[in-house]
Amino acid sequence: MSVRGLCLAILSGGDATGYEIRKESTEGRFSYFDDASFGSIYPALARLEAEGMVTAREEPQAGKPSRKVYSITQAGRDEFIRSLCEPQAPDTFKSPFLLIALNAAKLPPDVLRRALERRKAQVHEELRLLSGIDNENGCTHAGSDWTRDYGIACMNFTLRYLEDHGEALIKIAEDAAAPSQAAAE
Amino acid sequence: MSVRGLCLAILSGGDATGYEIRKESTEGRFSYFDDASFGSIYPALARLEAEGMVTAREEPQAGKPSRKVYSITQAGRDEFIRSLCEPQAPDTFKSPFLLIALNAAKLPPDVLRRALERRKAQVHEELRLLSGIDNENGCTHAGSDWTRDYGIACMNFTLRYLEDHGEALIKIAEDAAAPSQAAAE
DNA sequence: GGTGGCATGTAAGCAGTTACATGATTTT
DNA sequence: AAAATCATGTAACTGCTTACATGCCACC
Repeated sequence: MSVRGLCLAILSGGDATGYEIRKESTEGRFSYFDDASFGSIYPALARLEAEGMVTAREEPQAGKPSRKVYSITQAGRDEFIRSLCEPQAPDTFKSPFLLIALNAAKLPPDVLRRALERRKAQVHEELRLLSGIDNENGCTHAGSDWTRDYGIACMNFTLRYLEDHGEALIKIAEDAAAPSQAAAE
Repeated sequence: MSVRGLCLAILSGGDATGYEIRKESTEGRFSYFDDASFGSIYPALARLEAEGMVTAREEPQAGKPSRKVYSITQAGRDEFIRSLCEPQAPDTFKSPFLLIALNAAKLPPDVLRRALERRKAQVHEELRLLSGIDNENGCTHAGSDWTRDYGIACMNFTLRYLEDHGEALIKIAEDAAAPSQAAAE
């Protein structure tokens, strides 16, 4: 999904500024779909405005710099829905953690321990984020609930697996680091 | 993970050609870590050779174009292990499927059905791939086993969840498509 | 008085993809 | 006869990140 599509997806859920879109895409619930930085979001929004997919209104704020709040138009909504009906790219899971796990026998046990703790913390954080979704605003809808529950279920499973089998992974590194001991036993 | 790192990771598991590296990275077990196309792999390998991280030997083949088989050097191995010890980027999951699920109420039920079937098929395929790993060659090692088992466990959970809750997702779209009927009942 | 959050935007650079170029063999 | 697989490589293009530019406020 391109930054353009990401903006449309987020704006179809409500008005937002470029700043907010970036936050949603890197930290918020839309991090499931794509990350994006300022350098790509602002130009994308400007282009979407020129194409009539979104409208912008400037909101001056006391003390803070003025915000440019974008709203999706009907044309934008149509394009977004249409894009969802077309065949999508397959889901992808990219895991630096699993690369470390794959090479467990070649790495110091401490590296494994750190990687495991880091991954667990990451899953915890994602779980915390997902649990907080309905609290933010009252307008929970069915699709959002389903997606959240799916995410929570997967993350809980992952977390339990890491807790149950993490020690085995560390043991691989320990055994490899002390082969003479293991052979002597 | 860059293409450079990907090549090192794959070659640390055994010799390979650029063609094979691309296959492993897009279809094989290394698709967990990064995708890459020819246009990025061949230049990366050439650079790695110039840096002394890999060596290449040409193998003429009867009938087929000659293969350029790359082997990792000790310097390459060291660099790879060192890179794994440094803090890694967090794991990411990008899901066009979940974007469709999130917007279930705005989409035709058929789109939901297709997306669900497609996702299930994808998980099935990944499961098939993971199950076949130990068959390919005898040298299964502990890290590879752990990683494979982790992948299989997660995929099985995902598949069961989709089978158990998929109907609920389709119902969201159906209810939204026929609101008068739902209200009348 | 410094760090960090809010807020928008541009320009340079890079990593990667796509498309092209080539060519034999095997499969349909 | 066409399409797919094996196999390498280059060139153009694109989309995104990083760094820069600017500025005010709140908190520590």
